[in-house]
Amino acid sequence: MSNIKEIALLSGVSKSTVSRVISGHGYTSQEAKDKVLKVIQELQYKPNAIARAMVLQRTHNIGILIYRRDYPIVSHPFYGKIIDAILATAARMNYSVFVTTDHEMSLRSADFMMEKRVDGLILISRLEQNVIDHISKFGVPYVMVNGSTNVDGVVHIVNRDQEGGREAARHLTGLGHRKIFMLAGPQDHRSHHLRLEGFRDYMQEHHLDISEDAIAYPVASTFEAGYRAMSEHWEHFRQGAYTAVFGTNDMIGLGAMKFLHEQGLSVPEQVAVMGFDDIDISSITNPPLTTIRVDTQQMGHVACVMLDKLIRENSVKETILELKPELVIRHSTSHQDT
Amino acid sequence: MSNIKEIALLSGVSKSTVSRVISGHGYTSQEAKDKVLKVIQELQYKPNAIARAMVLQRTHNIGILIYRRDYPIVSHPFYGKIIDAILATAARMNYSVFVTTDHEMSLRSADFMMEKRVDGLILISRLEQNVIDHISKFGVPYVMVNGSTNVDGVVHIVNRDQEGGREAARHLTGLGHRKIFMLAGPQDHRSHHLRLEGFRDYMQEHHLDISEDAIAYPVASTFEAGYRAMSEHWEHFRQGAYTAVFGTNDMIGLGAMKFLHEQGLSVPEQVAVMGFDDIDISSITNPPLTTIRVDTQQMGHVACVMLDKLIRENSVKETILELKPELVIRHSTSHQDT
DNA sequence: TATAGGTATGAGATCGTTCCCACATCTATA
DNA sequence: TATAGATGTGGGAACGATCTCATACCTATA
Repeated sequence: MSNIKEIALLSGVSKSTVSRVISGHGYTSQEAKDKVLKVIQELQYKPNAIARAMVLQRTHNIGILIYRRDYPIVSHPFYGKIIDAILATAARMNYSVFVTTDHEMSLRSADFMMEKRVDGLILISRLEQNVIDHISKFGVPYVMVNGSTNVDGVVHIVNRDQEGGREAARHLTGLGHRKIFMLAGPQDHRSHHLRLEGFRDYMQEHHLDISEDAIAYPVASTFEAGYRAMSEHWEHFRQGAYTAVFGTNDMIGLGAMKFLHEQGLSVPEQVAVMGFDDIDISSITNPPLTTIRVDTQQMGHVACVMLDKLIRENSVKETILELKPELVIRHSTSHQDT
Repeated sequence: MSNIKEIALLSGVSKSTVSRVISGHGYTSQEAKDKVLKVIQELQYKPNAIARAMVLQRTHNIGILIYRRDYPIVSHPFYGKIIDAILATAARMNYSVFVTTDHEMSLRSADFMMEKRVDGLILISRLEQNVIDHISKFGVPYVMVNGSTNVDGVVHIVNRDQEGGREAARHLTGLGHRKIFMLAGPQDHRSHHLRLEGFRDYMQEHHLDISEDAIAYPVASTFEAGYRAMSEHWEHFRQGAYTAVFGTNDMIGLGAMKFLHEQGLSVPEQVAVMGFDDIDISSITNPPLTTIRVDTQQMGHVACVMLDKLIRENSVKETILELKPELVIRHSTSHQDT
């Protein structure tokens, strides 16, 4: 593959001039420009980003770091969307993106990103605190999406999960439901915790108490866990005891819905079901799932914009960015057609 | 961030010695090793992969290139799985992966990858021929997953789609179905084309003719397209005219199933429905979808292994690698429980 | 005792850019 | 006519590794 020296030779100028033509900095005569550009075109010359990174101390590469035990991450119905949004915005900003999903060895892949000298990192979902501490030590700019940490000054992009929880409660109670069963995903995960909290707060404020019996805690935020938790609490749930189920994410809700179906209960006629996230599947299930939409598109986009700001200006005005959730009413809570 | 020169200074040896300690090449005294390693530990030194790439002419980075108009790619239920598998294997082989999904400008992102001097590329799904030609010109090793090209000698990883199509026909006819309606996705896409072909071949060999009336061609390989194609051919389909539907992928099949449901037909009692791919959703729909599983895990894995071979040995024995599809029987074609 | 080969080390070229600096030429103004 | 500033160009030092080469010492063998 050709280099700047070769271009210089063939166009009869110095490599300094070639560099100036390419970058557009400094003075160059039209004549020189023409010659150089012509040779570049002929040789299909592609500037070596490695060499450029070397001297500029800037790679124009960023890394996405995620860690999930329970699910391959890229194809994850929720996190995959965020990644997609990041890739789209990053491309538009001329960043290339390393995607690192790491099932056992987050520290190692963080180190890897450091060796590759990424300009910045986007940390998605909850990462163990020691990973975050580790990364902080190197001084690389980073932003967190849908995660949590006790390091302060860190840029966070999150959904207003508490508000979403309240919204869900408002919707269900608005339909007349009084006895609502809750499937609250892993409580060490910020989102699930806040969604439950918001939901309960709303209920309490309206004097609609939820007993501890009415809450099950699936071990994971998956379809299977939702299904299982529903089945394990089936006796508390008995037909008629509750008229609605709220899952702190869609997968859990869908798992529950599946179990209810198998028990011969019709959704929404006998039991209404609601989820949270609005993943793609939720609009095509039978019945389609009412849910609270999280703006994953915006999450990824804002994460990129913020990271870029951090990289270039080394500081940022707002440190916590909260996105507005949106109620999406579908057939699983309503008798009308969607 | 510290460099090899600093390490050398602090441990009282030359940078040559430090380099030898790190790489393990050449002779070094135990004493020197100890000193250097200690300093490296103290400073949390991370070798600069950029500088290393510079001299070695090898980045240990690879790129994934995909192009899809109709769907964000990473969160795609089928392609996302392949990407996940690639990331897992690549990490194990110490490659970092650039993921480039490109909706409008494949040529530009291919150029980008060339500038970043990736060691190799994995091209997923169909890419336009001019993109492939463009990439070939640069002489970077690349492999194709689930795509097609007329350049020969290119390493291809594909599913035996024709065989899968036959398998589907065998399954449905084995259940006694004689009148089968087909939803055949975009025929310019290799997989959809071959799946249809395999299915028809089997039918013909068994003297079960399929008239052109029995085939609809959804405009895309999506849920919506499947739903629409089914609805548009509803009059040909009339209740009783067909006892089964075969979609050339799961999304199309699920879209069709949704429409059938809405028309009041029960699956599988009145109409059996079958798809192809075995995406995650298919196991949790109501009813779960019978399908032909494509080994996406293996696809991604093999793609990495092959690319690595190409990178290191610049040649490879087999150029076409075909994976075996597997029939997955679920409730949508059977009266028994799954 | 001379010499071959193993062990250990450092100097310095190299990879392909960017960018600073020196220098040359041209034009406008005092 | 002298000089300041704009325009244009090339030389060469970075950036941070790797790797070849020269050199030196030590040990074993003829």
